[in-house]
Amino acid sequence: MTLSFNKRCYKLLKKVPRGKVTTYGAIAKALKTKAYRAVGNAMNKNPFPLKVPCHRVIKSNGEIGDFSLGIENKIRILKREGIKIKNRKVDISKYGHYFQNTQNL
DNA sequence: CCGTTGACTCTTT
DNA sequence: AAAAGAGCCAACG
Repeated sequence: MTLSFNKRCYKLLKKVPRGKVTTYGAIAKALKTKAYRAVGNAMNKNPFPLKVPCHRVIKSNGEIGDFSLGIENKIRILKREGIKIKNRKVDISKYGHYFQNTQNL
């Protein structure tokens, strides 16, 4: 375990395919922790917001959440990736991504 | 080491 | 539906 907490977040995040989204809680769980908020912090400090798909991370209730470059921008990007957004919300049951084999990240 | 903060989440009003 | 409370944990000063 040499990677820092945020690096693990980014690495895991890169597994989310285009057109799909995940949640802070899902990432935390995949990392075997309950640090939902720490995940958010990691995203906030994300060095390259577009290189790492942090825009594909939303809240567990389907709301967009927040974004360092602005929520509107985040919504725009998601739409561009083919995700339909209804009234500031995403249908997770339709676009949600399930992580697998999160060991050894 | 302790207290605060935060792109969170779940439960209870 | 909307708000409030409690719980979680890494990072920072």
